[in-house]
Amino acid sequence: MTITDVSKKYGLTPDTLRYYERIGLIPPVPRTKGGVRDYDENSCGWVELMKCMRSAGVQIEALIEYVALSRQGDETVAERKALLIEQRKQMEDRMAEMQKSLDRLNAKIDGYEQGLMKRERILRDGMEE
Amino acid sequence: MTITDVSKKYGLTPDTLRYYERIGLIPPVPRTKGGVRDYDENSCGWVELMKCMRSAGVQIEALIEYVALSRQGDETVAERKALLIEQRKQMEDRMAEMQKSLDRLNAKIDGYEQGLMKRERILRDGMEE
DNA sequence: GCTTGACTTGGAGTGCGCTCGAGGTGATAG
DNA sequence: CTATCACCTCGAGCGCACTCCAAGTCAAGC
Repeated sequence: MTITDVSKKYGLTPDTLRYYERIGLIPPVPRTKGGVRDYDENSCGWVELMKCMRSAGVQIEALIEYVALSRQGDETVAERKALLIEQRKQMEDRMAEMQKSLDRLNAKIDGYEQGLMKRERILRDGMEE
Repeated sequence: MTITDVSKKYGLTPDTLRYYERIGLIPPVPRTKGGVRDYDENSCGWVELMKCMRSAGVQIEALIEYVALSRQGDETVAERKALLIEQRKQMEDRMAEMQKSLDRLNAKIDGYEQGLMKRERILRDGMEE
């Protein structure tokens, strides 16, 4: 698979794919004799994983570290697991935060639904709470 | 309340508070005769709302628009409500995405828990899936 | 009256995560 | 054989959301 194929498959630009490889967010991709990237299933798996983690807000730094550990082999299994658990915690925290914001947003929309925002005082001085 | 008080209250730096006001993310804050910001309850409400929405990933652009509409008065109520509903949709989408990523992360951690990652093949060629 | 210190502004600088451009190479079509 | 075209690298540039800095002002304490 060429870089263009992969970029279409996962919705990332070729530039982004090259960038990810350059910084070690994915391991080196196999090349043809001519030096052209030839993504195999393994490389695609890494791309997909990173797209998924990035879209959830996981910091690139943590992911680079994870890849580096993976490439070091067996003895880093425990470390990798700990890293994933730490990231899970952070992800859960972010989701809890978002849920609070969503509740808040829903309450605000309810306000509009019930016409509470029509009270003159609220509009005149811009008070929203 | 001074800008420092407010910054402590909400965990935003004074610079960020000034920045928010400058770009219209919050309406102009009342000033003392000397020109020093003197946050009232209303201003604090805006700060808190924006902190909440920003932390949930709502784009600054949308929030600036919301503030601008609010400052225009009654006739923008419907528009503001539509804006909030659109943002809610986007927030829900982001949360659904995150949930998928979290599920994926959990599956990966389970893999480590069950020692699946010890299979030589997986480690040798870096395959993670 | 003078010092101190928190505030003010406008503008420049920073870090992250891409994104683009220049200049070059290799494989296929005509 | 040449042209085209997708790929390559390296390095610079960009947009967002702050963050910092320089230079100035005001208000309270000595």
